Amino acid sequence: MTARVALISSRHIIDKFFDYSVPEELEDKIGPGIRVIVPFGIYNNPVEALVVDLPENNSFDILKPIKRIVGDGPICTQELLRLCLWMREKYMCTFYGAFKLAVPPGMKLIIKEWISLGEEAENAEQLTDFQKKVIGAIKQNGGIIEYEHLAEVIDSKALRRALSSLESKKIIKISDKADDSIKELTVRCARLSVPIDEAYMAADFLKNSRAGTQAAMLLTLADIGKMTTSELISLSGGNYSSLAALVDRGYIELFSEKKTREVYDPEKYAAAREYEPTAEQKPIIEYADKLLEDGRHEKILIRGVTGSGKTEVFLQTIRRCIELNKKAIMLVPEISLTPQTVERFVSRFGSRVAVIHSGLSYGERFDQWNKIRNGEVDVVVGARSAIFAPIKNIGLIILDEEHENSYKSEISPRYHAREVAAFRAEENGAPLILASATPSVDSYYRAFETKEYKLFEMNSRYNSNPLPKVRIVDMRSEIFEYHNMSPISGRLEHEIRSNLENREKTILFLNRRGFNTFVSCRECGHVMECVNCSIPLTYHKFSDTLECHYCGYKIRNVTVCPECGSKHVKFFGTGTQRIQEELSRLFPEARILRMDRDTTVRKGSHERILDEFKNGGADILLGTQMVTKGLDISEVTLVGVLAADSSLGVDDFRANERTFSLLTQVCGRAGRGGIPGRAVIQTYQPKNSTIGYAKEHNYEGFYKNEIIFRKRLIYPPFCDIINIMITSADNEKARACLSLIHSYITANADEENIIFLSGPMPAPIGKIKGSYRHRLFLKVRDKDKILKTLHGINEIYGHDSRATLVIDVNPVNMS
DNA sequence: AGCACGCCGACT
DNA sequence: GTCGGCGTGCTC
Repeated sequence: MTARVALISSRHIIDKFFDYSVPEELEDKIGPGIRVIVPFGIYNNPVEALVVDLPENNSFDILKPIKRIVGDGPICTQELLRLCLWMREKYMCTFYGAFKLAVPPGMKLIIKEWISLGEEAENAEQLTDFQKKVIGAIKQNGGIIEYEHLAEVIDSKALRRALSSLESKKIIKISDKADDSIKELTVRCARLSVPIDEAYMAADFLKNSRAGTQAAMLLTLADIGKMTTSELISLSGGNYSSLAALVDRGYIELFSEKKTREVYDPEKYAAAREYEPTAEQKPIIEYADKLLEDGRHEKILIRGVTGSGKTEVFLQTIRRCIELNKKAIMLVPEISLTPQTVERFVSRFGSRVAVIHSGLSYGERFDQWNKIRNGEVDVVVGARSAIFAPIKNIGLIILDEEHENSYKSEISPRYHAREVAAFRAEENGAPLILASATPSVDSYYRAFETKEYKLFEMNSRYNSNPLPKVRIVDMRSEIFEYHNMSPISGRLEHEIRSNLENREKTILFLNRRGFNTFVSCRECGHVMECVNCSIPLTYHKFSDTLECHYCGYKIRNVTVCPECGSKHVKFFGTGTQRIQEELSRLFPEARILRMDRDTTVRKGSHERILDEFKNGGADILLGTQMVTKGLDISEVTLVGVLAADSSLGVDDFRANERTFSLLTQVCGRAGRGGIPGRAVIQTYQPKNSTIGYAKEHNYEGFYKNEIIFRKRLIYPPFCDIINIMITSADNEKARACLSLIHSYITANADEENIIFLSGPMPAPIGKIKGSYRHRLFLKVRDKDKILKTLHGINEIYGHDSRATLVIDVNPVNMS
């Protein structure tokens, strides 16, 4: 019997499969997804591996046998294995890179090798001095030593060879032991070891013999039965020595119990009932229901305006899915995965909900993953990586806010959760529901035009609240006609003031992208840039420093231009801090909260700020993108967009899409509680059509305009874009390498498929952390038809330690 | 990723 | 003649 394995150790990233023979005693336990230890390389070092297949005939003459199996049962389903192989093909990543996403981070074996003296140790003859030295070191340690320890004593590259030789002569023995680096958490618990009435009697006796603390602890335990030692001590006011005394006297006993590191407390959330679906919700639920019953894969796109009740559709569809004994994955963007979101699922489905997000510790992730793997979970709610949840029978996958860029991974494997979701849904015969108030142009095209997706629209808001009335303010005339240099226009100031008078709340949104405060010289135009990364440094008022947000480079603020010596060095742009100062000046009586990356670094601070805004009587919430998501606060009646242009001017074909979505979302925050909402959008381009459509809440108008532009200039969905980047400390090498890749493409790729191929050029951010970045830009008709060429490039140029190759299929940003 | 092998230039 | 630099190729 032969097993084909992939090495899954970070020390052996070899993207190949190796065949091993299966010892007879392991034959009935082995199978795909089983973790094993295999002897690898000329010294047969023990290495962690994963069985991917049991091939009929092996590709190699003589096979080494598998050493042993790790754990009980597979750590990975066949379906997830197929997914990893598919990703390897599709995203040019290694199998290991894909596999790592399917298991909790940090889940790896710590393999220790123990070297001891063997049966021939005394008959050793003809040993080299080095071998004698090694044996001496083992003897000095008492006849047995752990490999890492030995390697510290004998610091030589020849150690492995010497050990291997000594082992073959039976002078030494090498055994290994593997342990998971993350373990199940256990807690120490106490319980009575005598009958309960005996315990009460014992307590009386202890009290009379001046052991009052022990008596109290024993009574507490007798009342409750079983609890953790720390609970017992805090509840009874006891201590560890009294606990030990009770154990000694034989009244109680201690034991360990497995404990799941919970990430939410189901007790905290009251159970919630379903709503009667509205006329718009009902047909969607019924349609999805039919698919669920048939176990049929189909893709659904729901375009539902903010507040139209998409979540209720999700919840009821998931409920049906569970009733059919299947499980569901619910994806939301990381930024939307707030306690309120978790609450909506936990209050419906109780503790059979797993939550996965980036804030979890390794241990928490491990436990959530185990809970899912053991089938103790019906619904997985999580951000991007939750699409890899080890669920056995997926009945339904939902992607909320499907247009969000955060579904695309910006590190290898550069997968898109929407594509992975489609793969898994198809494999499992499960419907895939995509939903958004502002679907990506790509998805809407597939629903509206090609009918690949079934389209549903939800246009009415809860309680029939009208969408907010949006006003556009021309910031040029603010400056030139009204001589108002403030980042807050007269109109917005007036609206905020009236909100303050009516005791209504205001949200102000500042799109930070390209809107940091950078420092430049008014005389010569020189911009202060990072020396490692070619991007402008950001001014930090608090420390009076200039800092790079990519590498952390930091210098004192300058007063004299380093280029021309002029003293007219000033900072441009407007950060949230600067706006906050301006607001305090305009409205000294207002209570202002700021929410951006600086104020939300600490765990839980995001929730604290929102809670304070909702319940603490603050008037204005000022923030970056975070304020556009998931806030459902009825007292908010005014939304101000301080600079709508900042996301428009970006050099990216998706700039319009992004701007429209951002404006729509933030404006949707206004007026959810009966009082009609207002929104003010400040811009330097009041005639811009995207801003115009956002003002009218006209998605279809925006889409129809945008799709014409995409078609004319050939952009997705009318093509696939491939970004090939080389980064290297050697500028010339990076460029030269790309020239070779360029010729390789022209020589190998199907000419018909290529729409456009650029020459090598510097990336928009030409240098990061001292590495030069150059790229090729490629437009193709069908990405699958160029995969072979891309794999070829990866094969030839992907293994250079001094030049890193990145191939990104349909990137979401080009920097 | 390691590690060995092998081919060249600098030395006891 | 040998030591060691790195470039290349293999690991079942």
